[in-house]
Amino acid sequence: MPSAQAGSAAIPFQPVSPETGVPLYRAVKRALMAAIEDGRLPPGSALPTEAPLAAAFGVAVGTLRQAVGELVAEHLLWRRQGRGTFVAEHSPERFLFQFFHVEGADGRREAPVVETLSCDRGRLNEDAAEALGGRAGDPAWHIENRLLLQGQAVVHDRIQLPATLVRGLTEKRFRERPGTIYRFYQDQFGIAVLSARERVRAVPASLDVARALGVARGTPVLEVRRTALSFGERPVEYRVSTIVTGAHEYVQTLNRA
Amino acid sequence: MPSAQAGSAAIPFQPVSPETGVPLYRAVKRALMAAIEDGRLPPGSALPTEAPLAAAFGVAVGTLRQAVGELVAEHLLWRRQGRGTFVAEHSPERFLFQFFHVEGADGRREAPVVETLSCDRGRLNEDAAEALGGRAGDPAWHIENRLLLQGQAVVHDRIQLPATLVRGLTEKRFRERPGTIYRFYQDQFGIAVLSARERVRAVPASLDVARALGVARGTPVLEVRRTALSFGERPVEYRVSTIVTGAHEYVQTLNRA
DNA sequence: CCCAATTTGTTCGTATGTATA
DNA sequence: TTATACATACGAACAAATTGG
Repeated sequence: MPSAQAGSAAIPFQPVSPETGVPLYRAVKRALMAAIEDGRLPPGSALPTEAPLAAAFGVAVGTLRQAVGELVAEHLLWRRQGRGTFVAEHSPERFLFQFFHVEGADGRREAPVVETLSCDRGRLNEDAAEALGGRAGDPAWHIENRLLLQGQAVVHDRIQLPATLVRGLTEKRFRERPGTIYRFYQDQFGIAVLSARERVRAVPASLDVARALGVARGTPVLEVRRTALSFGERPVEYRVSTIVTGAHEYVQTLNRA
Repeated sequence: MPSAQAGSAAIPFQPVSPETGVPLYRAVKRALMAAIEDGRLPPGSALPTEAPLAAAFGVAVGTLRQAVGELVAEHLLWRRQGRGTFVAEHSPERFLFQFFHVEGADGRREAPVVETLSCDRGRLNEDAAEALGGRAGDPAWHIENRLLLQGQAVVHDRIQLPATLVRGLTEKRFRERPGTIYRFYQDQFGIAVLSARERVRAVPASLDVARALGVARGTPVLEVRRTALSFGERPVEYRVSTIVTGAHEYVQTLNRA
């Protein structure tokens, strides 16, 4: 069930003005993105239906559909025939398919169980500062997680999060969040993680990681450094994931439909 | 010349017949894919322009555009305003952006220099057989390459290729190919590599790999096992790449526009 | 269970804009 | 400059999926 709709009362959009060099549907797209970003269209909410929305923008339905189509392709929106068009929200399924690329060596995919090992205030280190466009030493939260698959510790995460983005965060609130971490960012701080960049290396397991994952120090492990991005490619989280690739692997598909 | 009609060999397509449950544009898309696959539309060739092509299929231009749009998104076709629509071919640029995910730790991307270390007849091993849907022991070519970036050996590739797919291959022809390996498959054997699946692990460098890449045996390295796919997800090549991730890294973008 | 209203999906046809050769 | 080809935009009609009565 979609959230409450105000009926035909008020559609919070103004007609887009034709500009030279900018297709109309791009202007419509930007208006929709702005509405999502500033909270007028919160995650999970339904968009007005096509005809009234197109009318509000002062464009044809086909033009609106082109704008919506691009936002669907970018996972900001999703739509179903007969139901409507909705603002995407972070769910365990989305996390699994878009952001969690670890699966069993036999190809089995499952949602990991996340154990929070620590959650403290600290400061950005150099790598995180560079990735996040801040300065080393800026106030930040440090979160350490262990991810279990089929009951086995497979991934060790070290997250760094600029403190300015998550005012009001407490360890208790983090530990007691009901859903995924990205869902928590979304619901509590209005941070929409839309995409991410990852860089993968092979390294010997450090002592910390070895202990957390139950492998011998020096064992070759994957180190995945992820920068999570929000609107306009703005970096919002830096994360170093260490993965034991014995029974599990990091998977990737190049060029799916 | 009066209006072209029956007998005009210009456009090799028949009208698509409407079927229940299958959108017209999907039927058009399948017809285009079939033409690419069977060589009626070879790589690099131009499609007929939209209006005549739509007429040949017996659909509206918008319907044709929807079919073409999906094929563009899947990199089977590309199009430019003012020029036309073309069948994609394998180029160094395509290899770099779609299939080669190694770049400098500083973010610099460059095309690797490929050295062929060996190219022999052999037999599929178990991993390759499973990936390729064949049987261990099936006749196959084994190719071993070393890839250099900025003059440094960074990647070691071991390729297995079912012999039945590349009849007429010789070591000399392979070594003297002018372009990328996938371009060679395309031009010489009509094999279109469209996508790939990769599984990444961290392993200690074997003696062979250590020698080829100039690192100490046991050094943690990335092992990327790739299955290259053609039409209908048909596997055509199995490749194990070993990457030294000191000055270089394996990069990935999750969910770009 | 079926029906009817709602909503997106598909298809048509046309006109005009913009990039390319 | 001209002709060509794809890109954008419009509006209309019907199909298919979903929901709720």
